[in-house]
This record gives sequence, C-alpha cells and structure tokens, in this order.
Amino acid sequence: MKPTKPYILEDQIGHVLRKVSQRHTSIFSSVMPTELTPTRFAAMAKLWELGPLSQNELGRLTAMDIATIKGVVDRLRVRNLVESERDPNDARRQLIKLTSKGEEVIKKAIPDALEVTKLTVDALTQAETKQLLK
Amino acid sequence: MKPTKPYILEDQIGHVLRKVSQRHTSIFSSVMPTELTPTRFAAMAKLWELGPLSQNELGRLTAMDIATIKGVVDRLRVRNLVESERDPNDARRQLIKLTSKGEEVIKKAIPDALEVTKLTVDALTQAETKQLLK
DNA sequence: TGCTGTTTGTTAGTATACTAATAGTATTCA
DNA sequence: TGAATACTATTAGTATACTAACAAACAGCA
Repeated sequence: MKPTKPYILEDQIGHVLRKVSQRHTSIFSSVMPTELTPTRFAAMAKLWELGPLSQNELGRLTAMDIATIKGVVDRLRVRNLVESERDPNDARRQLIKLTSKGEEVIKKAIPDALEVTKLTVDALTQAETKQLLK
Repeated sequence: MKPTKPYILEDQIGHVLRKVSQRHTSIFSSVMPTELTPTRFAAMAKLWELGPLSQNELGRLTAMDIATIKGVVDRLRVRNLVESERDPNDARRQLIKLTSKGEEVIKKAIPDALEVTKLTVDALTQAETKQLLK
C-alpha cells in the first residue's frame, strides 16, 4: 500500500510565487525612490523605450489590464511623471508620454532596477530555487 | 568599445513574476470553485493541516501580514467557511477554525490544488522558464 | 505589585489586479 | 450609406497586500 501523499502548502506554486513576489517588492522599495513602485516603473520604462503610447497599449505591453493601467497612469500623472492628451488621429485614445521630470526619474532608476533583479535572484537561492526546479 | 546594454523590461524579474502570478491566478479560478481564491485556499489548507489557530499565527504560516489575513478571515467567515471565538487562555486572541462546511470544501479542493500547481508549471515551459533559469 | 515592553487585533489609507457594465469612437462590409 | 462589430476608456465593485496608528491584554522583572 502506498501512503497517501500529504498536502504541503509550502510545495504549492501559488504559495511560493506569493512569497517570492513579496520579497521582490520589498527589495524594490528598499532600492528605488519612494514615488516608484514595480508597476509604475514598468509603465515608465516602456514609455522610455517606445515613446508615447495609448493607455491600453501601455497596459498590454506591461501586462496590466485596462482598469489597472488606468489607476497606475492616474497616479503617475498626479506625481507629474507622465502627461496625456487625446490622440489627434483617434479620438478614443489617450496618448500617454513621459514628462521631462519623468524622463529624468526613469533614466536614473534603470540601473537600480537591474540591481533589484540581481538582488532578488540572489535572495532566492534557498528554498524557492529547489521548488522552482522541481 | 562594448555596446551599452539595453534595458529590456521583459528580462526583469518583477515583470516575469507578475505575469506568472497572473497566469497562476487565472488557472486557479478556472479549476477551483468560485468561493475560493488562492489566499482563501491557503488559509483553509493550513487550518485543515494544523487545526484551530490564532489569526496572526495563521497569517504568519500563510505569508500574509496581519491586515491581509484579517480581510481574508472576514471574507471566509461571511461565507461560513470558518468561525472564530476568543481564546479562553488568552483574551487577545481570536481562535479561527474551519466550520463543517469549510472542512467539506477544503477536502474536496485539495486534489484540485495539486492539479493547479501542475497546470501552472506546465504553462510555464516557454518564455519564463528561460528567464528563471538565467 | 506595578512598570515596561511585547503580542494581538482593528482601523484607515494607498496601491495593485480583476470582472462587469457602459459610452463613445472607429472600422468593416453588405 | 448604414448597420454590425471592434476598440478605447471610464466607473463601480471585490480581493489582495502593505504601512501606520492605536487599544487591549499578556509576560517578565525590579
């Protein structure tokens, strides 16, 4: 008779992902300026890479749905990091672009973001790595 | 002269983690009953494993802070999946335990949770695996 | 005993993340 | 042209996740 396989929450991918994401967010906020969060950073980095984009395009490129990207863009706009205007060629679209302050902030932040990735991966090499490899 | 290394959002761990978590949540909700979410499931699975726990203990064991676990427990209580009472030995504590309905639900859900982990890992073996291995 | 510091839990506020309903605009094609 | 369809954006509602401020209860120790 085989023994019943016990259920171990800690082996489940959802639990591991939640813990790794928490660690990443924590490292991110310790390295980056307070006004930047992981999603704000992602949105600004895409605008920096590709130039002005519609809100929905920006959401698709950063893996945020249309309701989520709207909130992120609103908060970036309040902080004067992006600005938006109607697309003259398509009245449905909001064209989002970095302000000059936004450009300065993202330029300075990108090297730190590479460091965040490095620190997060380094912090993993214990329990989670085993689970991710299984 | 080495070329400047370009910044690629898609290579950053935060972006990969966000996308993988989204995929996992999506698979979870397609497999599991509507009343269960990944965090509700985690809380109930721990109660099923260990029996009644204080709210803070349950949070620590499921990697949720005290404000988050409170919301999760409140929503489980509304759905009659857990109940709570004051700990007779420590008036600060709320002892949280599964209701009989909660026990039935979690017993049925655990095999499906194993399937969710399997499906999520299978769904990974494309772009993210490369990044996770780097 | 009584003070101090710790633990437990609540509340308010902000941010991410989704669904569903809605409205306005653009495109396609009969 | 005009109707059907698709796309873009907003809003409301729910859920997770954190910080900070607070109150109540407990534990250790002078």
